[in-house]
Amino acid sequence: MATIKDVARMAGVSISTISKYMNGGNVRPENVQAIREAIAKLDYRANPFARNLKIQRSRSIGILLPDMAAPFYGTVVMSLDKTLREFGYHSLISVYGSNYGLERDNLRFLITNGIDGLIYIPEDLTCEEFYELTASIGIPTVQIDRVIPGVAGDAVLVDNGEAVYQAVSRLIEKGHTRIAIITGPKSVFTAKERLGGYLRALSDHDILFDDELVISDQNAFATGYRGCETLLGLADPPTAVFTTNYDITIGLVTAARERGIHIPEDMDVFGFDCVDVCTMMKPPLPVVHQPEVEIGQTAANYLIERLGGYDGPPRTTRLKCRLAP
Amino acid sequence: MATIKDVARMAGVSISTISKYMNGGNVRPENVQAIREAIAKLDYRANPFARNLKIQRSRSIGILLPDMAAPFYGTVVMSLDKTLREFGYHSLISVYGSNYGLERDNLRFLITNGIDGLIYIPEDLTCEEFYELTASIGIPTVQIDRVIPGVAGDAVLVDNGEAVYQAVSRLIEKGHTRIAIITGPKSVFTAKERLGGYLRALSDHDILFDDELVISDQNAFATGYRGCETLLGLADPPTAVFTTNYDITIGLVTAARERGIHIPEDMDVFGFDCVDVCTMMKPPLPVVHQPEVEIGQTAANYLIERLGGYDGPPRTTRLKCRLAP
DNA sequence: TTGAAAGCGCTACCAG
DNA sequence: CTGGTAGCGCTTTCAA
Repeated sequence: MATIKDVARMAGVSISTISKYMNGGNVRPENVQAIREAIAKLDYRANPFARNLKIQRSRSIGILLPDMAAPFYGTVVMSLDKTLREFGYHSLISVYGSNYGLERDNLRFLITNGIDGLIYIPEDLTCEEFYELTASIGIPTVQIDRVIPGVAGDAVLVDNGEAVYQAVSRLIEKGHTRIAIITGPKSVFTAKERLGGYLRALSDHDILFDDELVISDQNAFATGYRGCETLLGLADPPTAVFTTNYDITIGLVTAARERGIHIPEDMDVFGFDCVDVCTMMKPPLPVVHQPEVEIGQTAANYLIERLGGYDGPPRTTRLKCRLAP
Repeated sequence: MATIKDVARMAGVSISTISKYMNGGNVRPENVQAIREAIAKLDYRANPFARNLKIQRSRSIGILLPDMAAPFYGTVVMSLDKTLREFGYHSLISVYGSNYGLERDNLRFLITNGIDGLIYIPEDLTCEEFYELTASIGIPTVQIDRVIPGVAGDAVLVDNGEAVYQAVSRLIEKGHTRIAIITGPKSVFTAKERLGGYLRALSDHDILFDDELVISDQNAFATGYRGCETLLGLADPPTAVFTTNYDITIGLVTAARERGIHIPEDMDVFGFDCVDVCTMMKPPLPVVHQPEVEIGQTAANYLIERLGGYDGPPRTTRLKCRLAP
């Protein structure tokens, strides 16, 4: 690879002039000409390692998240990457697979690799652990989808409680009174909020809460699948089920199918996130749809503002979900 | 941030000793002790920029792909990231959204950001353009899912032709003779191969090819959706449709639903990639399922071998698809 | 085993 | 506007 030195020699100017040219400074037209030619001839590109060392920045943003198979995450990441790239940043992505040890390790890994900022969907890390890992670095962080209580910084969330409240209310308005919920681990921020919306909807409609109808476990296919079995085995099974996550919804519907349960006649289902599925099923399965693209844009913009020196107090945005269809 | 100098001073040894300690060299036990303490006290971590400059490597792998919303891509990326990380690499991901200009730009972007290797799902770039961008860099590249003809290097593909051949044969065995196909752009590698499998299946079963029944357009929801309309509007519509991509499949099924077309009674459908969806539908929609995890593992391993100095001839692996259910 | 010193390629300061 | 030069923090000889 050609270096800045080679270009300087070939163009007959000094290194500093090349550097200035590369960084958009003023250079005499005849020199510009010579420099351009030299760069083209040598196929010169600035060495990013040297530049990073000098300016102590990498223009890379860490994105730390638990999963990427579910379309929700993929779409959020695409949106993040697109916006970040428009501002000259690139995405360093790290998936920890809902594994506590990996969440820690991958965060450390990102940090020790010189990211300028972090976009983070947390799961099990505590506030103390987070600060222990990041304290001496001080890079701006934007949490999305979920937050670690106590961690300062911007956050982009959705109105989980409200969306679930409305969804469950719809089920109630259809006449259901025994409505189950299958949700993620109670320790996970979104699961907690979604469960809250469910409880509030029941209570506002004077329906007594029955803890047999609340299943909380991993955000996974198996949880929905086994949840279906459990609920059907109840002495007084629910007539409707609300699921709070893509994988859980699919697991539930699959189990119901295998048992010949008709949806919605035998068991009504209201899901989360599975917009594709919702349009495919007959009749369409109603779901809560999150604004993935907007989440990514908002979070990326927050981070870019911080990176640009903005120093206001932490901001939290709550984006609205939409019930579909 | 503390530097190696600070640690050296506090531990009372030289910089070189710290460096050796950090890189696993032999250091006298009493010094190890002092160094450990100093590192802990200062919360020292090696500056990645300086290290990268010195060794001219970043341990980062570029992953360039057209999309990430479809679960196929998300799962492949997770698998890649997991394997790469086990070897101390991290993933620099860049999504170009089936946009020719972006494909070029993002490739350039990755390269100018010092990746050590590249994993690439190409679409519109030509062999010449690829080499023009990468020639003077010479980083190992593994192409997955699709290849640019003429580009040397390892590749991990699936047996597109064979999988489609079998899938279409199943439709034929069920008695269909008018079988349509909705596929991606003919310029895209996978679309070509899949179309080939379709044609071969027809011809092997003595079914005449009818080009009214072949629709080729973007790999997108709209293609499937409009394709359904087009096919239904035919004087002699098909009784079965094969779709070669997740988005296309969903578009087709959605359009059929809206028109009250029953699947499979009114129109049989065989899809691609939508494994989740396939299990949700009643009856399950048969699909070609690609081994996403294995694709990622194989590609990552190929790349790591090259990075480790392996210098054998280019390898191409064809992984088997599975028909589901 | 240890330490001194020479860069890696670039940016940015300062003098001209 | 231009060029000389001092590092950025680390790895890696080479002697001791």
